[in-house]
Order: sequence, then structure tokens, then C-alpha cells
Amino acid sequence: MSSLSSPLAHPFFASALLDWYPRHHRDLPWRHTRDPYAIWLSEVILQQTRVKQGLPYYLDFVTTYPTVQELAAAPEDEVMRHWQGLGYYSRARNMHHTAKQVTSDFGGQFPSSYEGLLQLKGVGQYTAAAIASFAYDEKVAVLDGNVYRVLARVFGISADIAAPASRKVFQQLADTLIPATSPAEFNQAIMEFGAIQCTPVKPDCLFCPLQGQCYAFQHGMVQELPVKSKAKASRTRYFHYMVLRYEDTVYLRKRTDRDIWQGLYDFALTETDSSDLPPTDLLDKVEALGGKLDTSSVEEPAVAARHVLSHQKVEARFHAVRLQAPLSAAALAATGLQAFTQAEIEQLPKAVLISNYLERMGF
DNA sequence: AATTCGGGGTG
DNA sequence: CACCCAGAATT
Repeated sequence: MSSLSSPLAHPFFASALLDWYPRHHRDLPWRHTRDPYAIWLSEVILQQTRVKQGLPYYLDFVTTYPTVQELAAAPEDEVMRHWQGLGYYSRARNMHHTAKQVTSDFGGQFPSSYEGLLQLKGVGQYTAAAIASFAYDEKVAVLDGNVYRVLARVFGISADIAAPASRKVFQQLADTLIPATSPAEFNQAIMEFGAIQCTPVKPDCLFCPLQGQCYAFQHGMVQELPVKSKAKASRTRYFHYMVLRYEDTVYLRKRTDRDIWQGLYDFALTETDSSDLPPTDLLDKVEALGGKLDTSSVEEPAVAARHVLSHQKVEARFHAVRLQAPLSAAALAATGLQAFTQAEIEQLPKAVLISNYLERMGF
């Protein structure tokens, strides 16, 4: 066994963090529990999500569903409605699936080890390590965006953190650094340190306890580390929504395709390669759905909205359409559209783009 | 190994 | 505008 595989190889690191943490950490609710269910909730919510954004969602979920059984028993649309606005909706679908599995197959008990937790849908290496250490004091090092950054700077690692192959390097280092005596505290500390001290831009190096041992600081490379290759440019999509209404009902459909916003509701949609869609095409689409209307029933102008996701831009136009008769059962079956009242729409899970439109229209 | 899954905060 | 956030699943 080489000396590097022992925490004694870098004795300063864990002790500095464990000294820093109790004096600087934020008071966050999930740090006051050892309940694996509550910790799992917080970790799934916080995946790729800032604490400030996820916090209100955590409080809502833990209040609405105090136990895994109550989450498991909830209808999917209700769970998705609570998740609305948080993004990456597969997290919510996987979370619900796992809640049902834990309830029905595991007697309501979460797996009691890292390896067991890793089997759960929506629980990857980071989340399994987080739950195992925080709930069970298992000595498994977490590796998230904060940890990558802290380790890259302090130890001068220039491996591209966006490359999956680089994970090995960081994981091995983190495994040598985590102390057997306080693995949970160490994991909390290194992430918190990355979040509020060793920040992506303008880290507070002046008052950093690791300044003397930090490779990046000593070599003037704080701006250069970590190395992260850039994501490819996002594509632009053009959505033409038809907001079909008959009297007091509005037609929406649940998105089920393997695409953005799966599990959320929106309107009848035509997607094109450009922002232009001839008005006659739009009317043809509506009539193809079996809708009876005349030209004057399409309210102009359309409402335009732009929505930016991390990997694509959506340019949407909403065309409000007044139908003279309700859609036929055959039309509903063919399109997946369902009729909803205004009160029902409020309860449906919707993408922010759709919520904003409804808000603008006075719903 | 590369892509694809949101939305918001920050400089 | 670019960057990044307590990442995971799929291809």
C-alpha cells in the first residue's frame, strides 16, 4: 500500500475542513436529521440544483409527504405538481417510483448501505454516498461539483472534470482524504466549503484556511482550475401551441414522449424547423382534430414566448382558438387531449413556459 | 464516451 | 451572454 492511499498523506486537508466547517456552515434543515427518507428527499432535490432554489421544495415535500409511505401513495400528477419549476423532471418520476418500491418491497426501509442504495432508481454514486454517510456514517466519499472544484484547486489536478474518465482520479483522491472517524462531517464540510468559500468565480482565497497548501493559489492558477470542457451549443426549437377552448373548458395533454417536460401538461402542439407556420396550416391542424371553427375564432396576434433550457432554446407561439363545438371523443383519443376546467388546470403539473403563459392570460 | 434530461442565480 | 449548481439515465 502506497503512502498516498492513506489519509496521513495529506493530514492538513481533513483537519482544516473539519475545523472550518462548524464555524462557517449554513444552518440547513436536512442537516438536523438522520432519517434516510428525509436525507434522500433532500439529495434528489439538490441534484444539479442550488441550495437556495431547492430549499423551499424540500420544505414542501417533507411537510406534504412526511413519510415514504405517504409519498408512495400520492398520485403521480400531484407529485409532479409539487416538483413544478424545479426542472429535470425525471428526478421526480424516479423519486416516486423509488418511494413505491421502498414501501412495497422493502417494508418502508431504505437500503442500509452504499451498495444497496445504489440500486435505487434516481440514486447514483453521489446520492448513494451522501445518504450512506449522512444517515449511516458509512465511510464513502461524495463527489459533486463542489468536491471536483475544491480538489482540483487544492491538489492541482488538471483532468477535465466534464470527462467521465476523470471521475476515477478525483474519487481515489477523495477516498484517501475522508477520515474514518467522521465521514459524514467531512462530506458535509467539503461540499459546504466549495459552495461558500472555494466558489466557482471569485473564491475567497484571502481568508482561506487552505491558502498555504493550495496548489492553485500558490501557483496563481485559481482561475484556471478546475479544467472543464465546454458543452456543445444548444439547438433552437419552434413550438406552435394551439390553446383550444370550448366555453369554459381548455384542452391540454400530458407529455409522454421521450422529450423535454415528460410527465407535464401542455397544449396541442405543432413543431416546425422555423418560426413561421402559415395560418392556414394552423387552421388545418385544428380542423383535423375535429374542431369546428371559422377563421375569426383564432385570436390574433399569437402570444410569443422564449424559453431557455440548458441544452435547447424553445421559441413558442400560443394561438388561442375558440371552438364552436367540443372536440369529439375520437379526436381526444387520437390526440391525447383532455378537457379541463380552470380550477383543474391550476392543479396540473406544467412547465414554466406554460405556467407563465397561463399567468399572462389571467388564469 | 457522449447526450439528454430545467430552471434560476450571478458576473 | 457564459457559467454552474449537493447528477443520473440512456445511448
